[in-house]
Amino acid sequence: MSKDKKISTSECGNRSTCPLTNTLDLIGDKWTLLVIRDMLFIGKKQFGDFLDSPEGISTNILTERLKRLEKNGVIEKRPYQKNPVRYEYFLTNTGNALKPVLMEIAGWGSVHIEGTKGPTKKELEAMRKQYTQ
Amino acid sequence: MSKDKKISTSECGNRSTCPLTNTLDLIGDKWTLLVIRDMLFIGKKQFGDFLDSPEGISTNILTERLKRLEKNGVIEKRPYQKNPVRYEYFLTNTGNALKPVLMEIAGWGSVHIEGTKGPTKKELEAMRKQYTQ
DNA sequence: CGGCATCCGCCTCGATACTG
DNA sequence: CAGTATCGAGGCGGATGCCG
Repeated sequence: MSKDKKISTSECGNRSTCPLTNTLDLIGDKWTLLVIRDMLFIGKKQFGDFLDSPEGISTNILTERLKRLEKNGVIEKRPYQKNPVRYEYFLTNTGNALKPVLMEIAGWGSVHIEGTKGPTKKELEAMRKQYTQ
Repeated sequence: MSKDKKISTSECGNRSTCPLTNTLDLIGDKWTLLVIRDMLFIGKKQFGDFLDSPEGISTNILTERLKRLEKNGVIEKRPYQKNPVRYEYFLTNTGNALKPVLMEIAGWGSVHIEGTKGPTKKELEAMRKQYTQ
């Protein structure tokens, strides 16, 4: 097992090159993913919508995640009222491109992790109705 | 010891468990993913192979991740020598089913995260040769 | 209510030493 | 080389309070 010079790009995995670790550094933690999931599949938009999720994200975490996602071009915000200014958050094209990614992940989990079960389409639809106009 | 994992609080929507968060609770952290990536795309099998990764996983972390993956049916181990017993680790069908998942994630990262670049096919092939017989 | 800042406990990881 | 044990440091996240 020649342990001498390996391939120069063996650095896949450090933060700058490997697409896998890069992606998961960005969206791979629990809270970020919940936010994106709720935007993508349920249609949530406002700060309070995310806070209301049964998982109970706290405000500072939510704030920080929204900022990170915005900074990385996954979401954008747009004011929907002034005085005081309030923002709606929505996915950019980049963010929407995550849909097949999430579905692939969820699909694997549904099949291979026991006890895992997403909401039915009917439940999804009902949830979505609460947030989309 | 067996200090339980944080798999506890991932409730999705209703009381049913969310396949997204479940999956990422299992494989979503940095080190677990690197192990799976190396098995899946490079063909690494042995403890030392993973240790040699340029990211520098430490032995206790590696041990813990391998155990968790085995416990969850993603990998299995098989002794390849006795006295002392040494194990090879390999993906189960469940584990192999992660391939499209990882590729989807990596695909998104390649396109949407700047500066992200995986190894070329040629480099991948070269890496693989070191570990597969 | 929407959003931010601070404090602090706990968990995770990394380093290291040790066994077979 | 394969794997275990221990311990300290740092970061994440929960609680809370403040401000517009």
